[in-house]
Amino acid sequence: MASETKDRILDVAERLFADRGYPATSLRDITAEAGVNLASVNYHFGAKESLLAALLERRFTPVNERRLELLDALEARVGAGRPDVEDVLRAFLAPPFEKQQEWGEGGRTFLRLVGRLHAETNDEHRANYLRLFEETRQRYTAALHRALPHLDDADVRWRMMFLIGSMAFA
Amino acid sequence: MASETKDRILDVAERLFADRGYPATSLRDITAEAGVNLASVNYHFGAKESLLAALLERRFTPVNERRLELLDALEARVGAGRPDVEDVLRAFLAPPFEKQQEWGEGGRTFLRLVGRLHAETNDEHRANYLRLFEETRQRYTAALHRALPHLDDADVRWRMMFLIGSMAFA
DNA sequence: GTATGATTGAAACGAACGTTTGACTTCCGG
DNA sequence: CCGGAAGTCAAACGTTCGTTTCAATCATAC
Repeated sequence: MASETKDRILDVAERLFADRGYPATSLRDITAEAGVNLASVNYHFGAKESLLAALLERRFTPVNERRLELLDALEARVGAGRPDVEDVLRAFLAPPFEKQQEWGEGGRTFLRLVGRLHAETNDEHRANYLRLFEETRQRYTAALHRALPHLDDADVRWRMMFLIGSMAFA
Repeated sequence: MASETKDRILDVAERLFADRGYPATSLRDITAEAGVNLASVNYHFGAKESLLAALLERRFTPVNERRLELLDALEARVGAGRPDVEDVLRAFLAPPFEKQQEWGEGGRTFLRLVGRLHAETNDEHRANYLRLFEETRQRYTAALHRALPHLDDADVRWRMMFLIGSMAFA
């Protein structure tokens, strides 16, 4: 169906969250600017936090699909051999920028939002936020392990986190 | 005098703002954890935003004093000659890390807070926030101008902003 | 056309927020 | 001692928040 109201809320919320931050943006700000009723947010999304989750999912799902696609291609290419670290990183970092370009203004807004969330998210929120990366994180952690077999688990995880952080900063 | 209450509020607020962010931290959170009365924040600081300002001033004043001190020494050393860019940058970037080490845990908390504010601050708040850097920014912008005479005003200002941003990220 | 489910609308809810108030302590110079 | 400033305290203020409610409207299938 792709409700007109639903998309307008997502677009406006994405922009306002990126501009003012999540806690500083009220549902009344969003609905007023989107020209929809206040209650429609809770009707379509359930709660403010679910709106944020839906918003992230809309953008991250295609990004992560592309990431897995590139990793599949890379692994098919190297077979049982050891993949090049740089190739793994490229496969991980390229998709957000591909999609940003494809999405135009909304893409830039989204990346700004991700950078902001990466700095301002609480530990509680971070859990739900990382849920979106479950499969991608596992696959890439394994790939990094194969590329850098001399590193232990904690080290690889740490470097993954740093990777995501750098992406968010840029 | 250095009121016990005042310092307890500053310390706890610094930590909570760094952990949860400014808008997500209530005065009730702060006063409860500091073991002081709710009204004491408004009594000692006037308002929540003034508490943030006082908190930043407490740390940034010595940092910026040290920055100017190092710049004075550098300019005295080169006289009328052209200063080395790297020396200017070092004089600007070193003091926060000096002070962080000197301050211990509180210093690390403070740097985390700065990084967070740099990402989440609104345009309105940023004006008051940059007020703390008035003199420092002017002096260093002038010094960068002398070090890199081929750059125009906008370029130097942009690089200064990037510099502060990088410091906040690390 | 009419019944039925999906969506919108205006209004209100309780909770949490920053701030203010005024009475009560604490402290100290005269 | 005492008087007044400085500080603390519990309570309340008005506002804004996310959320809920329920009637009104819309769309669609019969």
